Amino acid sequence: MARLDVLPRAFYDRNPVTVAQALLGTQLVREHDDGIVTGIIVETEAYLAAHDPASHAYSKRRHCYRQTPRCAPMFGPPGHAYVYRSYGLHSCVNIVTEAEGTPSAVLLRAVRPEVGLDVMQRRRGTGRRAALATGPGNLCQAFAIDLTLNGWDVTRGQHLWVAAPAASASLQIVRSRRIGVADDLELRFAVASR
DNA sequence: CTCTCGATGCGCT
DNA sequence: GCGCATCGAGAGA
Repeated sequence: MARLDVLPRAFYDRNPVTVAQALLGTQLVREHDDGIVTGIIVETEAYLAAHDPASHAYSKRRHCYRQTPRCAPMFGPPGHAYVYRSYGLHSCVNIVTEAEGTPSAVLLRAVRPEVGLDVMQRRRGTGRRAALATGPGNLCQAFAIDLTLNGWDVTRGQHLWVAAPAASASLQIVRSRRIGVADDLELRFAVASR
């Protein structure tokens, strides 16, 4: 978790489909008052800036992209967090991709915990280790990610950031449809379970 | 294991 | 007022 390995802004200044795959195998790090936790990102989804009605930046009413207070971070520069509240209960975290003005992002859906399992377990209040940081809502709870981190610059190497993998082993990546999205695009990427 | 359903807040129009 | 980029409990197989 050396801060030297913090992924730079250029990493995110690419197509979200590319970034979603490149993020697999990298290390998510969260420093918070009650402890540091880290884990390997194992599942992501891309949300596109070009005709993606599932994107929060896309207005289904007007059939066009539109900046609103909620999705504003998506229109900002790459490498910032976009955190939103889902179903009134859970937080979900994205990392913004591509240039300012191009509203795309990658949703973090699952992390394989590495450091701070006990901290995560306390935050999650669950005994089930397998589900500690699986699912976007669970991930945010385990990593203490809430709306106060909305817009946070994850290239700063403080509070919340992403570090390059120690050794870039080639991963088997599974591509499939996004969860809870009613279209046929295969924009979900996951590390093959084995 | 699979499926169903309720909780719950707010963004958007 | 409607509809979620969700989760977990509970029922049934």
